[in-house]
Parts: sequence; structure tokens; C-alpha cells
Amino acid sequence: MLAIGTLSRKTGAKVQTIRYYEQIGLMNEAGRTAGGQRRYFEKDLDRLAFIRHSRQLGFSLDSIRELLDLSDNPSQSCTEADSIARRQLRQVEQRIKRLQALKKELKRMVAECKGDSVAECKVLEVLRDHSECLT
Amino acid sequence: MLAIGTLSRKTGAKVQTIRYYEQIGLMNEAGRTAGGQRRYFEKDLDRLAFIRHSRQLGFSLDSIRELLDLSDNPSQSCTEADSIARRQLRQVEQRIKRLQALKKELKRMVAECKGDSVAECKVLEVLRDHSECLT
DNA sequence: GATACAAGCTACAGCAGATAGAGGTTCAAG
DNA sequence: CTTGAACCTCTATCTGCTGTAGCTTGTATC
Repeated sequence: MLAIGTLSRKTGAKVQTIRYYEQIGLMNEAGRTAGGQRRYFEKDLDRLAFIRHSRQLGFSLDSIRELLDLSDNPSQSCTEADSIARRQLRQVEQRIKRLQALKKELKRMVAECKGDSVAECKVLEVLRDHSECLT
Repeated sequence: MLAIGTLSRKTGAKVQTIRYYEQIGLMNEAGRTAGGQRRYFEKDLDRLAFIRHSRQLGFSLDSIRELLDLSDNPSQSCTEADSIARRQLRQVEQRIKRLQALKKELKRMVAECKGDSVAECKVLEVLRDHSECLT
């Protein structure tokens, strides 16, 4: 039986976050001691690790909920899990594209700055004048 | 004198967003008609456009506040604006790096999936087992 | 001048995904 | 039995908006 702090240390999730996951129904309600403290089994640790890892891969809590449901019903086809992962992949790719465009623009912005007074600051000028913008 | 809806249409910011920006002190308090409706000058339009463009480049509202302060005091050196922009650039670069690592992992995940039953699903397996993880 | 109605107003709630603090209780080691 | 770290609940806060309810104003048209 593991206390919440142990779960926290083993997964890297903050104690409050674990309680929050319980609150929103992502983690099962934990058993309690006579005094009301949460106690966990190994399977809870696994579930939390799954959630953490999925979060690190950028999955939304809703997607994780779906993945956990699938994981709890091992007889189904894998197709759905696959499509969730592919959706996530597409999202990540899109975000990368967007950020690369931003990076380009920011680079251009700071490259043109010559440390003059604010009046001639290229950074501020670029921000002011959207028409020069590449994006 | 421009109504809030005109400002909205010209900048793409939602009406509520403009009022929100006023509320948090990013936009100056607008003048009002006798009936209490907000009326704006061209300079307000410029300021809002500046904010919108900065947001599109991923600057936080706090950074934008700093940039606007600098922009309002044209006698200062440009150094600070430059360092805010560089900071933003670094953040963007870091995010790209992180996302590229995620992308790699997600690709690996879906590539290994063969449409089997959930029990053998590689996607779920990878999520379960962090130790196989590249990140 | 009357009327219609789009557009404005305030105030508040809600979203994701946590995180922090107050103020009190329990557990486990010594 | 005492100590104090770890736990508990509850509520508020963060970012950056967005949406709704219920009401008022402004303006074009008749």
C-alpha cells in the first residue's frame, strides 16, 4: 500500500495533481485508511505513470481518458488507439510548423536590431507594422 | 471615433477580448459616449494591432506589456526590447526541440502498430512503459 | 418623431491543466 | 507519548481568453 507522496515521488506528479486526477475521474477513487488518507496499489502507480507519460507526449486529458478506456478493455481492436496517436502526431507536426514560422520571424526581428534607441528599434517596428510580416 | 466592433473587425480581436485587454490594463481605458459605449482613436487601433501581432508571435501578455512600455518611451535604448525578443526566440526554439522529440516518439509508436487487438497494441504499450521511451 | 434591430453594455461562469495556500488532522519513528 | 513530516479538504489563483444572460444604446429607415 502506497501513500500519495510515494506515488508522487515515483511518477513525478505533484501530490495535488494526483488528487486533481482523482477529482476529474482520471484516476480511480483511492482506498482510504481509517484516518482518511489515500492508499494505492501497484496498478494505480501504473495508471498514473501511463497518464504522466501520455501528458509528456502532449496528449490532452480527454485523449488520455480514451486511451485508458481502451487499455481497460483489451479485447477491442487497436485501431482506435492508433488513430488517437495519429491525431496527436498531426497536431504536433502542425505546432512545429507554426513555431518554425514564428522562429523565422523572430530571428529576422532581432537580426535587424542594432541597439539604437527605441525610436528606431526594429523589434518594435516589426511588431507595430504587421504588413512587413512573413506569417 | 471608432466603435469597439470596428476595432474588432480591423484587428481580428474579438470584442470581448478588447474589453478584457482594457480590464487587465493592456489597453487604455476607452472614452465613452453619453450612453456609455466605448469610442476609440486611431492610436488605440495601432496599439491593439501591436498587441495582436505580438500575440501571433507567441509573446505573453506580460512581455507585451513590457514592449508597450518601451514603445511608449522612445528615448530609451532598444536593448531591452531586443532582449525580450531574444528570450522569446529562445523559448520558441526550445519548444520546437521538445516537439520534435515528441514527434519522433509518436512516429515510432504508430509505425509499430499493426492493427492487432488492444492487448498487443504498441501504442498503449509504449505509453505504459516509459523505460522504452526516447525522451 | 416612432420604430426596429444590430451592436453595445455589465457581470459572471467556464475552459485546460494544473498549482498554491490556509488551517486542520493523521501516521509512524523514536 | 511525543514530535513533526506528511496527509486532509476547501478555496483561490494562474493564462488568455470565450460565452451567456439580460439589459441598454445608437442609428437607419419610415
